[in-house]
Amino acid sequence: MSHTLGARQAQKQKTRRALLDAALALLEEQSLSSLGLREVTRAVGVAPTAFYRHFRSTADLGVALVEEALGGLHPMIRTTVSTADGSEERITRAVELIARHVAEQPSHVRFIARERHGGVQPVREAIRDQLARFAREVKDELAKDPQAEGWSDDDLLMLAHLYVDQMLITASLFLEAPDSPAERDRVARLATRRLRLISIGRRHWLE
Amino acid sequence: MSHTLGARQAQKQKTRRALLDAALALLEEQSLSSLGLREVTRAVGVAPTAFYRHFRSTADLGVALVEEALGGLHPMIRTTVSTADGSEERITRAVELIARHVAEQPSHVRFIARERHGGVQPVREAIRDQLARFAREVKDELAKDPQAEGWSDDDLLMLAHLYVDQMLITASLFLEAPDSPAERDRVARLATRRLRLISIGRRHWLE
DNA sequence: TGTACATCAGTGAACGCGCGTTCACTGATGTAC
DNA sequence: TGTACATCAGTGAACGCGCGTTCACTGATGTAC
Repeated sequence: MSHTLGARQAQKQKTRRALLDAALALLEEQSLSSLGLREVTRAVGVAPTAFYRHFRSTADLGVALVEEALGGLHPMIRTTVSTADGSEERITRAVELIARHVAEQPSHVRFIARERHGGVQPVREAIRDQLARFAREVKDELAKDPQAEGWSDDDLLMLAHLYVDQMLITASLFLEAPDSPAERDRVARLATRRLRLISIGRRHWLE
Repeated sequence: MSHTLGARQAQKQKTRRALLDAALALLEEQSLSSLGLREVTRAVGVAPTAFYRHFRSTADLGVALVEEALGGLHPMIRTTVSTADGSEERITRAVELIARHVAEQPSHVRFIARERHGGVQPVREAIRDQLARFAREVKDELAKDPQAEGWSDDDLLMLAHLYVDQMLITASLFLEAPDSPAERDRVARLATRRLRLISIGRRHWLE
């Protein structure tokens, strides 16, 4: 069975996981460019030098975190956009999905928002690439919609980027909202109206 | 004459300026949470301890930079939104204005984009407050427009925030664009279409 | 105008500390026969 | 199944270095008379 790792490989994976998790926790309160390798290993309880068995540098670890935080979201985004209901229900569902994701993975979301324009170039690039992939996927789904008739490829991609940016903005609004349900509801309704306005713009774009 | 500083005050202001400028330059390639006080004083050519005559910490300096970067933009934003032409020309003018501002003050823009979600809480708060002020001002101007008839205060503020966010997104797109005029033109046209779609949504919001 | 004293921006030495990286190592796990 | 050797994840000591902060200081500028 190829998926059965040897004991050595399994232990290595466990340490790697622990390093990634510890880093993510530390990044709640600082940015990657000030995260120290020794901080991370100290939090995990291994020697500083063990870090090098897994990552070349904290920047390298950051790129791995980008993949973790965004790599798995592609199917979710595709299905959210494609499910062809009325526009209004689709918006509600998208906002709920974002709210749930932020509640489940707050540190992932915070990390992406923070490092998207952060001080570490390779990480910025990794995030930019993932978001561009999202936008292309959203565009592909939008293109299937009858509403897309008459739209240029360029305009569809513009709209897709607009949606992707709104997703991120919404996610970071949820992040800042204190955990009172009332506040979260306020953010949800705000985000819904934003998306609604964009959808209205979309509907009348060709007029 | 109250505006004539003594020689001592004048010299102090000069050093303060030098510290702010040096910090801004260093922040081109890193984030505030990893900026060292000694780095800054070294760049200026004063003793590390001189730093404390001006700022309590690098976070404190960061808050001062927020004020510098955003504090002066309020009149500009007000007049841009209020000038009551056709929507299309207003959009073109706004995008041109953003492009010019990014070309003139790239490090200010980069700093704000980077620290808006950065690792230093007081700086994040200072930026959030300034952006909220922008949004309220944009809202006030939008409210004067005949198009605003029938709009709730809440919806106007939502639209204002949408515009403010787009300004920031546009600015950071210009920042990433290499200095080829062709690329800058591409970004300008993209930003224009985004704003146009939002304006179309605005026009049909009440239907 | 001149003198005596106060202020205070910037200095420079000193401190303890945590950093990233190197290196030779250990000992459990893996492999070949 | 047992043995001999290879691999390699994690260790621990050591390094030179820059960090933020303290402190008593200097000397030019400001102020009161």
